[in-house]
Amino acid sequence: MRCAITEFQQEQKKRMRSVQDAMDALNGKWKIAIISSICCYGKRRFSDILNDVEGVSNRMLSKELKELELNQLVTRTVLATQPITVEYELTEHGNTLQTIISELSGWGIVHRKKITGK
Amino acid sequence: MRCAITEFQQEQKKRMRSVQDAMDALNGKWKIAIISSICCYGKRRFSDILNDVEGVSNRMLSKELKELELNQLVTRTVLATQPITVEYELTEHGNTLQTIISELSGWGIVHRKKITGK
DNA sequence: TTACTTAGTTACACCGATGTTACTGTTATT
DNA sequence: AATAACAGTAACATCGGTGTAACTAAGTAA
Repeated sequence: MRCAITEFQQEQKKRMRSVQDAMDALNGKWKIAIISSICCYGKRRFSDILNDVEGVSNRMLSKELKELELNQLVTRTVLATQPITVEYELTEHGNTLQTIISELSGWGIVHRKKITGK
Repeated sequence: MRCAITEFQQEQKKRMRSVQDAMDALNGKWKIAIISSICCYGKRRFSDILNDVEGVSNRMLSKELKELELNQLVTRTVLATQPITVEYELTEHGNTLQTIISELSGWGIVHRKKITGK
């Protein structure tokens, strides 16, 4: 019986770890907004995202995009325009986030109603 | 056409807000682990959760539980035992998080494989 | 009488995430 | 010659989330 409990707790730990992995990838004040911006347009330039995501600074945008790239959620492509422009696009893996984001959005709406009544 | 874009952007903003509402409710280093602990056992006492959630301090546990209670995700019941014990339980609303958490866990597993290869 | 348990609270410190401002380098425009 | 656009980078300040340690209060056991 003790063995069963331990096994159960280990399953639990794995679950926790994987949830944490997901949350880590999404962590950062602007990540989800950035992903949504790119997602909506397919491809999106740095300055476009800067406009889309209300309140973000170029510093933070640059930082968050780098992290998203590290996590293989977006790709970065430099275009030989003048002046140079940079296009960001969701990877296939990044696109799988859409389900999660939709679920979060749906739950968020219900939650807001619960809490504020609106 | 300009009108259409504005409408679209407003939809986008609403989506962002509701995702943020959801994230806010889940934010905090220990919240998901705490929810999982309570969820697994149905009801769970303060000191039990303290043991379940590896690394959490009583200060943080108390704080996070308060926030979860404010967000109507858990209920707090004082039992007239000696010494007093306190039982925490997920609300119906709190239980609706299970879907989200499962999705996050599932995505996290895939994501970890992508990044680390394991 | 002292120590222990439960469920917290209080005071203090720290660090990392974020914000602000200014700057780079290249090219085109005025 | 000076300015603007693009995609950032660098230096500095700040603030909130988190950690640590000690403490409370009531009752029980040694």
